[in-house]
Amino acid sequence: MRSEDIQIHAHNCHNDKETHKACVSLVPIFNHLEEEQMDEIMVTAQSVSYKKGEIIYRAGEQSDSLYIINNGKIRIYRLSESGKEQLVRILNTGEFTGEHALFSESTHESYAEALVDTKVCMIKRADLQEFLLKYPSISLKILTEFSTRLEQSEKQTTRFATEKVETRIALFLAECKDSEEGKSKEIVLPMSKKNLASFLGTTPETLSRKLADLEDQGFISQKAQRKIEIIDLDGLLLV
Amino acid sequence: MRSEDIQIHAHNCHNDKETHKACVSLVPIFNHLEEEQMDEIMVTAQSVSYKKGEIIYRAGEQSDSLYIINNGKIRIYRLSESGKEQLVRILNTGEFTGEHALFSESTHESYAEALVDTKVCMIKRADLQEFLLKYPSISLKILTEFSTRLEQSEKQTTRFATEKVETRIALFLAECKDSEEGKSKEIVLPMSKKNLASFLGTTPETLSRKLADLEDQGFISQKAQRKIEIIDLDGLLLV
DNA sequence: CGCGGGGTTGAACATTCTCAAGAACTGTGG
DNA sequence: CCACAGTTCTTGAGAATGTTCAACCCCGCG
Repeated sequence: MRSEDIQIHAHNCHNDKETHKACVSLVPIFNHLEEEQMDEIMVTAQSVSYKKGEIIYRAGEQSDSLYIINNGKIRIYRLSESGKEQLVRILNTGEFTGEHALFSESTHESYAEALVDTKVCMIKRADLQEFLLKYPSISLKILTEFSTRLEQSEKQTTRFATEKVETRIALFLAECKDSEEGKSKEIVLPMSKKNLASFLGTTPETLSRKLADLEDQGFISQKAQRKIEIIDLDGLLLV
Repeated sequence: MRSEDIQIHAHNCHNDKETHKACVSLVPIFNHLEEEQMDEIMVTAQSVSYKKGEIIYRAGEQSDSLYIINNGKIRIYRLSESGKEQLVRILNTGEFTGEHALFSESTHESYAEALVDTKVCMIKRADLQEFLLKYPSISLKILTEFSTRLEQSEKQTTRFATEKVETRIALFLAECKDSEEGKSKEIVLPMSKKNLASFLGTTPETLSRKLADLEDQGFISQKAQRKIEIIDLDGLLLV
Protein backbone atom coordinates (compact mmCIF):
# COMPACT_ATOMS: atom_id res chain seq x y z
CA MET A 1 0.00 0.00 0.00
CA ARG A 2 1.33 3.41 -0.91
CA SER A 3 1.80 5.88 1.89
CA GLU A 4 -0.23 8.61 0.14
CA ASP A 5 -3.31 6.47 0.49
CA ILE A 6 -2.97 6.34 4.20
CA GLN A 7 -2.76 10.09 4.51
CA ILE A 8 -5.81 10.80 2.39
CA HIS A 9 -8.35 9.21 4.70
CA ALA A 10 -8.87 9.74 8.36
CA HIS A 11 -8.38 6.88 10.77
CA ASN A 12 -7.91 3.54 9.14
CA CYS A 13 -10.01 4.08 6.09
CA HIS A 14 -8.45 3.74 2.62
CA ASN A 15 -9.41 3.35 -0.97
CA ASP A 16 -6.97 1.06 -2.69
CA LYS A 17 -8.36 -0.32 -5.90
CA GLU A 18 -5.96 -3.23 -6.20
CA THR A 19 -6.69 -4.42 -2.70
CA HIS A 20 -10.39 -4.22 -3.33
CA LYS A 21 -10.20 -6.21 -6.50
CA ALA A 22 -8.08 -8.89 -4.91
CA CYS A 23 -10.64 -9.13 -2.15
CA VAL A 24 -13.81 -9.00 -4.14
CA SER A 25 -12.66 -11.50 -6.70
CA LEU A 26 -12.88 -14.08 -3.93
CA VAL A 27 -16.58 -13.53 -3.36
CA PRO A 28 -18.93 -15.97 -5.05
CA ILE A 29 -21.43 -13.32 -6.01
CA PHE A 30 -18.81 -11.22 -7.76
CA ASN A 31 -16.16 -13.58 -9.04
CA HIS A 32 -17.77 -14.05 -12.43
CA LEU A 33 -17.66 -10.33 -13.24
CA GLU A 34 -15.71 -9.01 -16.18
CA GLU A 35 -12.72 -6.76 -15.65
CA GLU A 36 -14.53 -3.53 -16.40
CA GLN A 37 -17.49 -4.40 -14.20
CA MET A 38 -15.16 -5.26 -11.37
CA ASP A 39 -13.39 -1.93 -11.75
CA GLU A 40 -16.67 -0.11 -11.89
CA ILE A 41 -17.99 -1.46 -8.62
CA MET A 42 -14.61 -1.25 -6.94
CA VAL A 43 -14.12 2.47 -7.30
CA THR A 44 -17.11 2.91 -5.02
CA ALA A 45 -15.69 0.65 -2.31
CA GLN A 46 -13.96 1.68 0.89
CA SER A 47 -11.58 -0.20 3.12
CA VAL A 48 -11.83 -0.13 6.89
CA SER A 49 -9.68 -1.93 9.43
CA TYR A 50 -10.76 -3.23 12.81
CA LYS A 51 -8.65 -4.41 15.70
CA LYS A 52 -9.28 -7.71 17.40
CA GLY A 53 -12.32 -7.41 19.63
CA GLU A 54 -13.77 -4.34 17.95
CA ILE A 55 -17.45 -4.32 17.07
CA ILE A 56 -18.12 -3.71 13.38
CA TYR A 57 -21.84 -3.22 13.76
CA ARG A 58 -24.49 -3.72 16.41
CA ALA A 59 -28.15 -4.71 16.41
CA GLY A 60 -30.32 -1.64 16.10
CA GLU A 61 -27.80 0.39 14.16
CA GLN A 62 -28.72 1.89 10.85
CA SER A 63 -26.81 0.27 8.07
CA ASP A 64 -26.39 0.70 4.38
CA SER A 65 -23.33 -1.24 3.34
CA LEU A 66 -22.22 -4.66 2.30
CA TYR A 67 -19.09 -5.78 4.17
CA ILE A 68 -16.64 -8.07 2.42
CA ILE A 69 -13.77 -9.47 4.45
CA ASN A 70 -10.46 -8.60 2.88
CA ASN A 71 -8.53 -10.51 5.47
CA GLY A 72 -9.26 -11.51 9.03
CA LYS A 73 -12.13 -13.19 10.80
CA ILE A 74 -15.51 -11.95 12.02
CA ARG A 75 -18.02 -13.43 14.42
CA ILE A 76 -21.72 -12.76 13.72
CA TYR A 77 -24.01 -13.27 16.67
CA ARG A 78 -27.52 -12.45 17.84
CA LEU A 79 -29.07 -11.73 21.18
CA SER A 80 -32.39 -13.44 21.78
CA GLU A 81 -35.37 -11.70 23.34
CA SER A 82 -34.27 -12.92 26.75
CA GLY A 83 -30.73 -11.69 26.25
CA LYS A 84 -28.90 -14.90 25.49
CA GLU A 85 -26.29 -14.90 22.78
CA GLN A 86 -26.18 -17.22 19.81
CA LEU A 87 -23.37 -17.43 17.33
CA VAL A 88 -24.83 -17.26 13.83
CA ARG A 89 -21.69 -17.73 11.77
CA ILE A 90 -17.98 -17.09 11.52
CA LEU A 91 -16.85 -15.21 8.44
CA ASN A 92 -13.42 -15.70 6.91
CA THR A 93 -11.57 -13.91 4.15
CA GLY A 94 -13.70 -13.57 1.02
CA GLU A 95 -17.05 -13.92 2.79
CA PHE A 96 -19.53 -11.10 3.27
CA THR A 97 -22.17 -9.81 5.63
CA GLY A 98 -24.59 -6.91 5.94
CA GLU A 99 -26.76 -8.19 3.13
CA HIS A 100 -30.05 -7.62 4.92
CA ALA A 101 -29.68 -3.91 5.35
CA LEU A 102 -28.58 -3.72 1.75
CA PHE A 103 -32.02 -4.26 0.37
CA SER A 104 -34.37 -3.53 3.22
CA GLU A 105 -33.37 -0.09 4.41
CA SER A 106 -33.60 -1.29 7.96
CA THR A 107 -31.39 -1.76 10.99
CA HIS A 108 -29.06 -4.58 11.86
CA GLU A 109 -30.48 -7.39 13.95
CA SER A 110 -27.16 -9.02 14.70
CA TYR A 111 -23.73 -8.07 15.96
CA ALA A 112 -20.43 -8.35 14.06
CA GLU A 113 -17.20 -8.54 16.02
CA ALA A 114 -13.64 -8.82 14.71
CA LEU A 115 -12.09 -11.99 16.14
CA VAL A 116 -8.63 -10.94 14.97
CA ASP A 117 -7.31 -7.79 13.33
CA THR A 118 -9.51 -7.55 10.24
CA LYS A 119 -9.73 -5.48 7.10
CA VAL A 120 -13.08 -5.20 5.35
CA CYS A 121 -14.17 -3.65 2.12
CA MET A 122 -17.49 -1.79 2.16
CA ILE A 123 -19.88 -1.14 -0.72
CA LYS A 124 -22.77 1.26 -0.18
CA ARG A 125 -26.35 0.29 -0.83
CA ALA A 126 -26.99 2.98 -3.40
CA ASP A 127 -23.87 2.08 -5.37
CA LEU A 128 -24.65 -1.61 -5.40
CA GLN A 129 -28.29 -1.14 -6.36
CA GLU A 130 -27.34 1.09 -9.25
CA PHE A 131 -24.84 -1.51 -10.34
CA LEU A 132 -27.43 -4.29 -10.16
CA LEU A 133 -29.91 -2.36 -12.27
CA LYS A 134 -27.20 -1.89 -14.86
CA TYR A 135 -26.13 -5.55 -14.91
CA PRO A 136 -29.21 -7.63 -14.15
CA SER A 137 -27.49 -10.99 -14.35
CA ILE A 138 -25.66 -10.21 -11.14
CA SER A 139 -28.96 -10.03 -9.32
CA LEU A 140 -29.65 -13.59 -10.31
CA LYS A 141 -26.31 -14.61 -8.78
CA ILE A 142 -27.18 -12.89 -5.55
CA LEU A 143 -30.66 -14.37 -5.55
CA THR A 144 -29.10 -17.80 -5.89
CA GLU A 145 -26.81 -17.11 -2.97
CA PHE A 146 -29.68 -15.80 -0.86
CA SER A 147 -31.97 -18.70 -1.55
CA THR A 148 -29.21 -21.15 -0.67
CA ARG A 149 -28.63 -19.37 2.61
CA LEU A 150 -32.33 -19.34 3.33
CA GLU A 151 -32.53 -23.04 2.71
CA GLN A 152 -29.60 -23.66 5.04
CA SER A 153 -31.06 -21.48 7.72
CA GLU A 154 -34.33 -23.37 7.58
CA LYS A 155 -32.51 -26.65 7.76
CA GLN A 156 -30.68 -25.41 10.82
CA THR A 157 -33.96 -24.32 12.40
CA THR A 158 -35.42 -27.76 11.82
CA ARG A 159 -32.40 -29.34 13.46
CA PHE A 160 -32.80 -27.21 16.53
CA ALA A 161 -36.49 -27.97 16.59
CA THR A 162 -36.22 -31.73 16.28
CA GLU A 163 -32.74 -33.08 17.09
CA LYS A 164 -31.14 -33.47 20.46
CA VAL A 165 -27.77 -31.92 21.23
CA GLU A 166 -25.74 -35.04 20.59
CA THR A 167 -27.21 -35.41 17.10
CA ARG A 168 -26.62 -31.76 16.29
CA ILE A 169 -23.00 -32.16 17.28
CA ALA A 170 -22.62 -35.30 15.20
CA LEU A 171 -24.16 -33.60 12.16
CA PHE A 172 -21.87 -30.64 12.63
CA LEU A 173 -18.79 -32.84 12.73
CA ALA A 174 -19.95 -34.70 9.64
CA GLU A 175 -20.39 -31.43 7.76
CA CYS A 176 -16.94 -30.29 8.83
CA LYS A 177 -15.56 -33.48 7.38
CA ASP A 178 -17.41 -32.89 4.11
CA SER A 179 -16.03 -29.41 3.73
CA GLU A 180 -12.42 -30.38 4.46
CA GLU A 181 -11.08 -31.16 1.01
CA GLY A 182 -8.33 -33.60 1.96
CA LYS A 183 -9.11 -37.24 2.49
CA SER A 184 -7.60 -37.12 5.96
CA LYS A 185 -9.99 -38.27 8.64
CA GLU A 186 -8.91 -35.43 10.84
CA ILE A 187 -10.94 -32.25 11.00
CA VAL A 188 -10.11 -28.92 12.61
CA LEU A 189 -12.92 -27.19 14.44
CA PRO A 190 -13.47 -23.79 12.83
CA MET A 191 -13.99 -22.11 16.20
CA SER A 192 -13.44 -22.51 19.92
CA LYS A 193 -15.60 -25.00 21.76
CA LYS A 194 -17.17 -22.16 23.64
CA ASN A 195 -18.27 -20.56 20.39
CA LEU A 196 -19.25 -23.90 18.95
CA ALA A 197 -21.53 -24.50 21.91
CA SER A 198 -23.19 -21.15 21.25
CA PHE A 199 -23.53 -21.98 17.56
CA LEU A 200 -25.13 -25.33 18.33
CA GLY A 201 -27.51 -23.89 20.90
CA THR A 202 -26.04 -25.59 23.93
CA THR A 203 -23.53 -24.91 26.72
CA PRO A 204 -19.78 -25.54 26.77
CA GLU A 205 -20.30 -28.09 29.55
CA THR A 206 -22.75 -30.15 27.56
CA LEU A 207 -20.64 -29.96 24.43
CA SER A 208 -17.60 -31.16 26.34
CA ARG A 209 -19.53 -34.08 27.81
CA LYS A 210 -21.12 -35.12 24.52
CA LEU A 211 -17.78 -35.07 22.73
CA ALA A 212 -16.40 -37.26 25.52
CA ASP A 213 -19.36 -39.62 25.05
CA LEU A 214 -18.78 -39.82 21.30
CA GLU A 215 -15.16 -40.59 22.03
CA ASP A 216 -16.10 -43.33 24.52
CA GLN A 217 -18.34 -44.89 21.91
CA GLY A 218 -15.39 -44.99 19.53
CA PHE A 219 -16.78 -42.67 16.86
CA ILE A 220 -14.20 -39.90 17.22
CA SER A 221 -10.87 -39.21 18.84
CA GLN A 222 -10.04 -35.77 20.19
CA LYS A 223 -6.53 -34.52 19.51
CA ALA A 224 -4.84 -31.35 20.67
CA GLN A 225 -5.58 -27.97 19.11
CA ARG A 226 -9.23 -28.28 18.09
CA LYS A 227 -8.39 -31.32 15.99
CA ILE A 228 -10.74 -34.29 15.94
CA GLU A 229 -10.27 -37.55 14.12
CA ILE A 230 -13.45 -39.05 12.71
CA ILE A 231 -13.11 -42.78 13.28
CA ASP A 232 -16.59 -44.02 12.38
CA LEU A 233 -18.63 -41.57 10.34
CA ASP A 234 -21.56 -43.91 9.84
CA GLY A 235 -21.75 -44.72 13.52
CA LEU A 236 -21.59 -41.03 14.30
CA LEU A 237 -24.60 -40.31 12.11
CA LEU A 238 -26.70 -42.99 13.73
CA VAL A 239 -26.43 -41.36 17.14
CA MET B 1 -63.36 -19.14 -16.95
CA ARG B 2 -64.01 -20.10 -20.56
CA SER B 3 -64.63 -23.73 -21.28
CA GLU B 4 -62.10 -23.90 -24.13
CA ASP B 5 -59.32 -23.34 -21.63
CA ILE B 6 -60.33 -26.31 -19.61
CA GLN B 7 -60.28 -28.64 -22.55
CA ILE B 8 -56.85 -27.65 -23.71
CA HIS B 9 -55.05 -29.03 -20.69
CA ALA B 10 -55.19 -32.45 -19.19
CA HIS B 11 -56.31 -33.05 -15.62
CA ASN B 12 -56.95 -29.99 -13.56
CA CYS B 13 -54.53 -27.70 -15.25
CA HIS B 14 -55.77 -24.46 -16.82
CA ASN B 15 -54.44 -21.23 -18.14
CA ASP B 16 -56.82 -18.46 -17.27
CA LYS B 17 -55.21 -15.08 -17.53
CA GLU B 18 -57.72 -13.24 -15.40
CA THR B 19 -57.44 -15.72 -12.57
CA HIS B 20 -53.68 -15.50 -12.66
CA LYS B 21 -53.68 -11.76 -12.55
CA ALA B 22 -56.10 -11.66 -9.66
CA CYS B 23 -53.88 -14.08 -7.83
CA VAL B 24 -50.51 -12.64 -8.60
CA SER B 25 -51.52 -9.10 -7.84
CA LEU B 26 -51.75 -10.19 -4.21
CA VAL B 27 -48.12 -11.19 -4.02
CA PRO B 28 -45.75 -8.62 -2.53
CA ILE B 29 -43.01 -9.29 -5.05
CA PHE B 30 -45.31 -8.68 -8.00
CA ASN B 31 -47.95 -6.25 -6.88
CA HIS B 32 -46.05 -3.18 -8.00
CA LEU B 33 -45.84 -4.33 -11.62
CA GLU B 34 -47.36 -2.34 -14.42
CA GLU B 35 -50.26 -3.74 -16.41
CA GLU B 36 -48.19 -4.84 -19.39
CA GLN B 37 -45.53 -6.47 -17.23
CA MET B 38 -48.19 -8.33 -15.32
CA ASP B 39 -49.72 -9.57 -18.56
CA GLU B 40 -46.34 -10.58 -19.87
CA ILE B 41 -45.46 -12.81 -16.95
CA MET B 42 -48.98 -14.14 -16.63
CA VAL B 43 -49.18 -15.68 -20.07
CA THR B 44 -46.45 -18.06 -18.99
CA ALA B 45 -48.28 -19.15 -15.84
CA GLN B 46 -50.27 -22.33 -15.31
CA SER B 47 -53.00 -23.17 -12.82
CA VAL B 48 -53.15 -26.46 -10.98
CA SER B 49 -55.64 -27.64 -8.40
CA TYR B 50 -55.00 -29.97 -5.48
CA LYS B 51 -57.46 -31.76 -3.25
CA LYS B 52 -57.21 -31.65 0.51
CA GLY B 53 -54.37 -33.89 1.66
CA GLU B 54 -52.58 -34.06 -1.69
CA ILE B 55 -48.83 -33.49 -1.75
CA ILE B 56 -47.78 -30.68 -4.04
CA TYR B 57 -44.07 -31.44 -3.90
CA ARG B 58 -41.73 -33.63 -1.87
CA ALA B 59 -38.16 -33.33 -0.65
CA GLY B 60 -35.79 -34.74 -3.25
CA GLU B 61 -37.99 -33.93 -6.20
CA GLN B 62 -36.64 -31.87 -9.04
CA SER B 63 -38.34 -28.55 -9.19
CA ASP B 64 -38.38 -25.56 -11.45
CA SER B 65 -41.43 -23.52 -10.61
CA LEU B 66 -42.64 -20.84 -8.28
CA TYR B 67 -45.99 -21.71 -6.71
CA ILE B 68 -48.40 -18.92 -5.86
CA ILE B 69 -51.54 -19.81 -3.94
CA ASN B 70 -54.62 -18.71 -5.80
CA ASN B 71 -56.91 -19.88 -3.07
CA GLY B 72 -56.60 -22.48 -0.36
CA LYS B 73 -54.03 -23.34 2.26
CA ILE B 74 -50.74 -25.22 2.15
CA ARG B 75 -48.56 -26.70 4.87
CA ILE B 76 -44.79 -26.63 4.32
CA TYR B 77 -42.81 -29.04 6.46
CA ARG B 78 -39.40 -30.65 6.68
CA LEU B 79 -38.12 -33.97 7.86
CA SER B 80 -34.98 -33.81 9.96
CA GLU B 81 -32.07 -36.20 9.51
CA SER B 82 -33.54 -38.46 12.16
CA GLY B 83 -36.95 -38.46 10.50
CA LYS B 84 -38.88 -36.07 12.72
CA GLU B 85 -41.22 -33.61 11.12
CA GLN B 86 -41.19 -29.88 11.64
CA LEU B 87 -43.76 -27.48 10.30
CA VAL B 88 -41.97 -24.63 8.57
CA ARG B 89 -44.90 -22.45 7.63
CA ILE B 90 -48.53 -22.33 6.59
CA LEU B 91 -49.24 -20.55 3.33
CA ASN B 92 -52.51 -18.79 2.63
CA THR B 93 -53.97 -17.20 -0.47
CA GLY B 94 -51.51 -14.79 -2.10
CA GLU B 95 -48.39 -16.33 -0.57
CA PHE B 96 -45.80 -18.28 -2.50
CA THR B 97 -43.32 -21.12 -2.18
CA GLY B 98 -40.78 -22.97 -4.27
CA GLU B 99 -38.43 -20.01 -4.37
CA HIS B 100 -35.30 -22.04 -3.64
CA ALA B 101 -35.49 -24.23 -6.70
CA LEU B 102 -36.21 -21.15 -8.74
CA PHE B 103 -32.67 -19.91 -8.60
CA SER B 104 -30.61 -22.89 -7.60
CA GLU B 105 -31.49 -25.58 -10.06
CA SER B 106 -31.70 -28.07 -7.23
CA THR B 107 -34.23 -30.29 -5.55
CA HIS B 108 -36.82 -29.51 -2.91
CA GLU B 109 -35.78 -29.99 0.67
CA SER B 110 -39.24 -29.63 2.12
CA TYR B 111 -42.73 -31.02 1.58
CA ALA B 112 -45.83 -29.06 0.55
CA GLU B 113 -49.26 -30.47 1.35
CA ALA B 114 -52.67 -28.99 0.58
CA LEU B 115 -54.54 -28.56 3.87
CA VAL B 116 -57.79 -27.87 2.02
CA ASP B 117 -58.73 -27.93 -1.65
CA THR B 118 -56.23 -25.53 -3.15
CA LYS B 119 -55.56 -23.86 -6.47
CA VAL B 120 -52.06 -22.68 -7.25
CA CYS B 121 -50.53 -20.73 -10.08
CA MET B 122 -47.13 -21.88 -11.31
CA ILE B 123 -44.43 -19.89 -13.05
CA LYS B 124 -41.47 -21.70 -14.57
CA ARG B 125 -37.88 -20.87 -13.69
CA ALA B 126 -36.82 -20.07 -17.24
CA ASP B 127 -39.76 -17.73 -17.76
CA LEU B 128 -39.21 -15.88 -14.54
CA GLN B 129 -35.47 -15.49 -15.05
CA GLU B 130 -35.98 -14.11 -18.52
CA PHE B 131 -38.49 -11.69 -17.08
CA LEU B 132 -36.10 -10.57 -14.35
CA LEU B 133 -33.30 -9.92 -16.79
CA LYS B 134 -35.68 -7.75 -18.79
CA TYR B 135 -36.98 -5.79 -15.79
CA PRO B 136 -34.10 -5.56 -13.31
CA SER B 137 -35.96 -3.55 -10.72
CA ILE B 138 -38.10 -6.57 -9.97
CA SER B 139 -35.02 -8.44 -8.86
CA LEU B 140 -34.45 -5.82 -6.21
CA LYS B 141 -37.98 -6.42 -4.92
CA ILE B 142 -37.36 -10.12 -4.70
CA LEU B 143 -33.99 -9.58 -3.07
CA THR B 144 -35.73 -7.47 -0.45
CA GLU B 145 -38.27 -10.19 0.16
CA PHE B 146 -35.57 -12.85 0.39
CA SER B 147 -33.38 -10.94 2.76
CA THR B 148 -36.34 -10.30 5.03
CA ARG B 149 -37.17 -13.97 5.07
CA LEU B 150 -33.58 -14.84 5.77
CA GLU B 151 -33.51 -12.44 8.69
CA GLN B 152 -36.70 -13.97 10.07
CA SER B 153 -35.41 -17.46 9.67
CA GLU B 154 -32.25 -16.60 11.55
CA LYS B 155 -34.26 -14.99 14.29
CA GLN B 156 -36.30 -18.15 14.55
CA THR B 157 -33.14 -20.25 14.70
CA THR B 158 -31.82 -18.11 17.54
CA ARG B 159 -35.06 -18.55 19.43
CA PHE B 160 -34.84 -22.31 19.15
CA ALA B 161 -31.21 -22.19 20.20
CA THR B 162 -31.67 -20.02 23.25
CA GLU B 163 -35.25 -19.85 24.49
CA LYS B 164 -37.18 -22.47 26.37
CA VAL B 165 -40.49 -23.74 25.11
CA GLU B 166 -42.62 -21.51 27.30
CA THR B 167 -40.87 -18.40 26.00
CA ARG B 168 -41.19 -19.52 22.41
CA ILE B 169 -44.91 -19.97 22.93
CA ALA B 170 -45.25 -16.57 24.55
CA LEU B 171 -43.36 -14.90 21.71
CA PHE B 172 -45.51 -16.68 19.17
CA LEU B 173 -48.72 -15.49 20.84
CA ALA B 174 -47.37 -11.95 20.99
CA GLU B 175 -46.58 -12.00 17.30
CA CYS B 176 -50.05 -13.33 16.52
CA LYS B 177 -51.46 -10.40 18.41
CA ASP B 178 -49.30 -7.97 16.45
CA SER B 179 -50.43 -9.33 13.14
CA GLU B 180 -54.14 -9.26 14.00
CA GLU B 181 -55.18 -5.84 12.83
CA GLY B 182 -58.14 -5.28 15.13
CA LYS B 183 -57.60 -3.93 18.62
CA SER B 184 -59.41 -6.91 20.11
CA LYS B 185 -57.36 -8.76 22.66
CA GLU B 186 -58.50 -12.04 21.22
CA ILE B 187 -56.33 -13.89 18.75
CA VAL B 188 -57.14 -16.92 16.62
CA LEU B 189 -54.41 -19.51 16.31
CA PRO B 190 -53.55 -19.89 12.61
CA MET B 191 -53.27 -23.67 12.91
CA SER B 192 -54.17 -26.64 15.08
CA LYS B 193 -52.31 -27.07 18.35
CA LYS B 194 -50.78 -30.21 16.99
CA ASN B 195 -49.29 -28.28 14.08
CA LEU B 196 -48.37 -25.40 16.33
CA ALA B 197 -46.39 -27.76 18.54
CA SER B 198 -44.51 -28.98 15.48
CA PHE B 199 -43.89 -25.41 14.36
CA LEU B 200 -42.54 -24.46 17.79
CA GLY B 201 -40.35 -27.52 18.06
CA THR B 202 -42.17 -29.22 20.89
CA THR B 203 -44.90 -31.82 21.47
CA PRO B 204 -48.66 -31.33 21.70
CA GLU B 205 -48.50 -32.47 25.34
CA THR B 206 -45.98 -29.83 26.35
CA LEU B 207 -47.80 -27.12 24.41
CA SER B 208 -51.02 -28.01 26.15
CA ARG B 209 -49.37 -27.89 29.55
CA LYS B 210 -47.56 -24.62 28.96
CA LEU B 211 -50.71 -22.92 27.71
CA ALA B 212 -52.45 -24.12 30.85
CA ASP B 213 -49.59 -22.67 32.92
CA LEU B 214 -49.85 -19.32 31.15
CA GLU B 215 -53.56 -19.36 31.84
CA ASP B 216 -52.99 -20.15 35.53
CA GLN B 217 -50.61 -17.24 35.78
CA GLY B 218 -53.32 -14.99 34.38
CA PHE B 219 -51.60 -13.94 31.20
CA ILE B 220 -54.04 -15.52 28.77
CA SER B 221 -57.46 -17.10 28.67
CA GLN B 222 -58.22 -19.96 26.32
CA LYS B 223 -61.58 -19.83 24.58
CA ALA B 224 -63.20 -22.33 22.28
CA GLN B 225 -62.09 -22.82 18.69
CA ARG B 226 -58.42 -21.91 18.77
CA LYS B 227 -59.26 -18.54 20.23
CA ILE B 228 -57.08 -17.09 22.97
CA GLU B 229 -57.55 -13.83 24.83
CA ILE B 230 -54.33 -12.04 25.69
CA ILE B 231 -54.91 -10.62 29.15
CA ASP B 232 -51.45 -9.40 30.09
CA LEU B 233 -49.10 -9.01 27.14
CA ASP B 234 -46.27 -7.53 29.18
CA GLY B 235 -46.45 -10.30 31.73
CA LEU B 236 -46.48 -12.84 28.93
CA LEU B 237 -43.27 -11.47 27.48
CA LEU B 238 -41.46 -11.61 30.81
CA VAL B 239 -41.97 -15.36 31.06
C1' DC C 1 -74.51 -43.53 17.88
C1' DG C 2 -70.04 -44.88 17.46
C1' DC C 3 -65.71 -43.70 15.38
C1' DG C 4 -61.52 -41.07 15.16
C1' DG C 5 -58.68 -37.33 15.65
C1' DG C 6 -57.33 -33.55 18.39
C1' DG C 7 -56.61 -32.21 22.90
C1' DT C 8 -55.57 -32.86 27.93
C1' DT C 9 -53.64 -34.95 32.06
C1' DG C 10 -50.59 -37.92 34.92
C1' DA C 11 -46.35 -40.31 36.03
C1' DA C 12 -41.94 -42.03 34.90
C1' DC C 13 -38.03 -41.09 32.47
C1' DA C 14 -34.46 -38.72 29.56
C1' DT C 15 -32.05 -34.77 28.45
C1' DT C 16 -29.96 -30.66 29.32
C1' DC C 17 -28.68 -26.79 32.24
C1' DT C 18 -26.68 -24.56 36.25
C1' DC C 19 -23.36 -23.91 39.57
C1' DA C 20 -18.98 -24.88 41.33
C1' DA C 21 -14.33 -26.34 41.26
C1' DG C 22 -10.29 -27.70 39.23
C1' DA C 23 -7.21 -28.57 35.00
C1' DA C 24 -5.24 -27.16 30.76
C1' DC C 25 -4.15 -23.87 27.62
C1' DT C 26 -2.68 -19.02 25.63
C1' DG C 27 -0.53 -15.03 25.48
C1' DT C 28 2.15 -11.48 27.78
C1' DG C 29 5.66 -9.16 30.16
C1' DG C 30 9.71 -9.74 32.60
C1' DC D 1 12.42 -18.89 28.42
C1' DC D 2 9.61 -18.72 32.39
C1' DA D 3 5.95 -17.27 35.46
C1' DC D 4 1.63 -15.41 35.80
C1' DA D 5 -3.07 -14.05 34.56
C1' DG D 6 -6.90 -14.78 32.20
C1' DT D 7 -9.08 -17.71 29.49
C1' DT D 8 -11.13 -21.96 27.96
C1' DC D 9 -12.15 -26.56 28.87
C1' DT D 10 -13.53 -30.48 31.71
C1' DT D 11 -15.89 -32.94 35.37
C1' DG D 12 -19.27 -33.61 39.08
C1' DA D 13 -23.73 -33.26 41.33
C1' DG D 14 -28.18 -31.63 41.66
C1' DA D 15 -32.02 -29.14 39.64
C1' DA D 16 -34.89 -27.78 35.87
C1' DT D 17 -36.99 -28.70 31.65
C1' DG D 18 -39.13 -31.46 28.31
C1' DT D 19 -40.45 -36.07 26.30
C1' DT D 20 -42.74 -40.39 26.19
C1' DC D 21 -46.39 -43.44 26.89
C1' DA D 22 -50.83 -44.39 28.32
C1' DA D 23 -55.35 -43.22 29.53
C1' DC D 24 -59.07 -40.42 28.95
C1' DC D 25 -62.10 -36.63 27.31
C1' DC D 26 -64.46 -34.11 23.99
C1' DC D 27 -66.43 -32.85 19.85
C1' DG D 28 -67.63 -33.12 14.98
C1' DC D 29 -69.07 -36.10 11.53
C1' DG D 30 -70.44 -40.06 9.02
